[in-house]
Amino acid sequence: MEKVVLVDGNNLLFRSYYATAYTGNIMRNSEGFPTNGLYGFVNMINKIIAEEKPKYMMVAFDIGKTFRHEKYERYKDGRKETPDDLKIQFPIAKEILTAMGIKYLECEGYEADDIIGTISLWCDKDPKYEALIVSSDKDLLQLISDETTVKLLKTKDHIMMDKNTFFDTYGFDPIKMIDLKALMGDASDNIPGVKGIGEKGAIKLLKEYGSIDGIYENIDNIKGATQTKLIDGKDDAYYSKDLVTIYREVPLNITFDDLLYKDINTNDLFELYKKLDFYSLMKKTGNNSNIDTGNTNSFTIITDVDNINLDKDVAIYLDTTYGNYHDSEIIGMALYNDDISCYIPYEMLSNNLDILDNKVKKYTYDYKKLLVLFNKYNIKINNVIFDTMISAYLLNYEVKDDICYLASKMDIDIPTYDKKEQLTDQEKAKRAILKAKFIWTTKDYLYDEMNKEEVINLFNDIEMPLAKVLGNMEIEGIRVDKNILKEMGEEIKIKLELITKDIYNYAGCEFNINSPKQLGEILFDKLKLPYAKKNKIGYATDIDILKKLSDYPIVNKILEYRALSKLYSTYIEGIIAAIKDDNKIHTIYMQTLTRTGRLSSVEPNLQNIPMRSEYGRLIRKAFLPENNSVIMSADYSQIELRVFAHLSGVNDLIEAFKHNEDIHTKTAMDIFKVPEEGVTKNMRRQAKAVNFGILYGISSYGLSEDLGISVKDAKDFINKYFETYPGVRDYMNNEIEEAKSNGYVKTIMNRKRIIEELKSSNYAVRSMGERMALNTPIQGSASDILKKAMVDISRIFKENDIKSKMLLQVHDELIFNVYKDEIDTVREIVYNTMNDSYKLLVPLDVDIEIGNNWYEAK
DNA sequence: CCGATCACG
DNA sequence: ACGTACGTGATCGGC
Repeated sequence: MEKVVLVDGNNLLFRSYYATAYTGNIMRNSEGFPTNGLYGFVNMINKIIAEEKPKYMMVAFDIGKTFRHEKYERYKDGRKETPDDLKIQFPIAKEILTAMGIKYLECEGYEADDIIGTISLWCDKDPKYEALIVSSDKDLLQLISDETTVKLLKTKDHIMMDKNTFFDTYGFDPIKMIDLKALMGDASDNIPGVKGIGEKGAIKLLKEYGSIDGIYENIDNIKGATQTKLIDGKDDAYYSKDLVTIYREVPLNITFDDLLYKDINTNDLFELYKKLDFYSLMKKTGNNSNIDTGNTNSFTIITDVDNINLDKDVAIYLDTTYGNYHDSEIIGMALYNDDISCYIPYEMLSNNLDILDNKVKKYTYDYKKLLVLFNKYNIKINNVIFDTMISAYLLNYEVKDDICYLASKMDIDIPTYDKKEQLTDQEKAKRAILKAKFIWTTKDYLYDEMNKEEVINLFNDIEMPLAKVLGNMEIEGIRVDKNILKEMGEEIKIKLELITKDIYNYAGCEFNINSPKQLGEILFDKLKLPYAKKNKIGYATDIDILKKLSDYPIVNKILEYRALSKLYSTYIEGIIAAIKDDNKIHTIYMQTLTRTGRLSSVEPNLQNIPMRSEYGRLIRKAFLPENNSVIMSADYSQIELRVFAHLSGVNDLIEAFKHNEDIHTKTAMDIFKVPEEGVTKNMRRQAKAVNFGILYGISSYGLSEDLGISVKDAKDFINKYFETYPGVRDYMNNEIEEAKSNGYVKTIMNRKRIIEELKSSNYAVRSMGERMALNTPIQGSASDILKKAMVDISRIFKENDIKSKMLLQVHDELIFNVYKDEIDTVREIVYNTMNDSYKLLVPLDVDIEIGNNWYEAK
């Protein structure tokens, strides 16, 4: 069968427009023409073609009035007017489609839905064709049949809905989508529906009675309020049904041949992209001979470094090979300011290692990477005062390693480098210079914004110095003994083999235990175990489900298998693979990634080395100090709860920390109103769970899952907690209210996180936003405090000529290599500096341990 | 290349 | 009626 892809053009353009429009900062080309809808639209179309490889393709648009609705005026009244900024993008979208060789259709008096419905009906009737409809509009699900599938677009991904998946989701046939929509209504589309009937209720009714007609035929059998609602809403139900029914006989004067997808028309498309400033897309047309790279006007490729006169502030872009930067090589370096526009190839640089070793102020993109590479090549640099990556991060831009990504977010296009491209040295230099120029031309704006947002101190005093501290930690690395890991690996391998045999015996057959799909089938289909729960793929086999089944020996073995195979592949093989020639691991800390201000660690992640299980924890024995040294670990005790006590100002909590009480026991005493001796293990466990819940932005469901109690009991428990500490409830309500009116939250050091989710009309999304608003100041402030301590410690080490080194950071703890003759000094510096990092209303508390490896230092 | 799973704070 | 705890990264299987 031939695939006919039918795209809801209106839907696609609307989605792309509103995906970016809420910022109020609509993307425009150099002439001021809005392009935000088009950009997403084109990318989506390209994605559809790449994924579906259609032989036939058609994009449908709405046009003019929709006369098939008799009560047209009433229908149209409640719908929002299309914004002018979006309206004018429609004709361009159509031009682009034509240039791409894609047929688009519009028909006076009909909606895009109707056109799609008509062609999908043709496919249903003609055995030669099958239809694939692309949209995010669930209304179109009514068109699903044996020959018609809907690719339902979600925010990040999509769901393929065919007849079977639809039935699995809703429990009735796709055509009944009409009845469902008609019952539940759709405020955004001005479909009234039956007042008081929501999706859940409507689905239940339809499963029982089959259709709206069926429901009203059996209206006497329906009881209570539902019956009343249905009787009152009968007119609305039938009117709505009329509105949501897609008309499938639009008079279209075409045949399937008209919908053939032709190859891209490069020239027209190239010109269109050029007019819209879509540089990245221009390249994909294969016609990149005359890309305008901007006015880098004249620049020099330096052949003699003595010709450079560096006496003014300068932007630096370091041109390197790709991949993990510990293994990267320097290709060259671009310098840019009002006077200089030059590129220094590596050969030139390597003979002049100190041209940047001076007082001139320097501006970079990814200062930490530059430090790591300059260290490797012995290139000296001084006085880097500004890093674009960090600045943009503090201003809530999404930042990636590639500078072009930020440039495009700031509406500045830099041609991106494609590995397949063969570039001349001239062109390579030119592009590097454009990047340096980007750093140069945006720095003042970013400074202004940081001043406006009051994050300039965070930038100057914490994040910029921290970049250097982190760079040094990455360069230093941590020693890891390969042989210890290998020995442990052998032991695990043997255990795994035995367990595998046991599992096959219990199962009565061999299968891939690592495949959740196969495992689910064995457990729930073949062995018919209870608690079968479906997810998208098949059955859920996660730890919570398996724990409920731990009475079954096979499940126990599977739990053991999971734990061991995780250890083996991630922590034995993974860590061994990351050990470099110096027998050390050099992680990379991502300083501009998390939304709360925490760091993250990659290649490998050294922030999730096993700890909670005794066996997994043995991995830490392979992490060693240098000769004549020990590993020292310093961690903050309960820092997030202390931060919470500070932020909320709740007196009971503040007093508890001031008197250094066990916070969970104290909470249990207060909630259960018992003296300290009366607190049972279980009471403390529950109090601890609630305290964690508070940090996460508590929800009764979350707590119930954690404690294994009912949602209602969890709710009662939370209420009891709030009655005990009414200040906590007041604080939370106030935080949420303020976050909603501001649209963001802040940490104690003024780190700001914008939370779009707070504005969502979707309850689940909004609730998530509220929890983020509660959690971010806590997690983020704790992170601020440790970051400041790191900067301070590193400064004091330097002032005192300490040889010992800070090695790792794990969110609330620091790991050091400490020379034996420095143990006392270092212990004191670290303890004091961490304790004094920031003055809260409660004291901080630091635990310090030392050992001959990371395992012992705990 | 994404979802499921599981490691950490 | 909603569909869930906050923040991360690596590995695997399966498309």
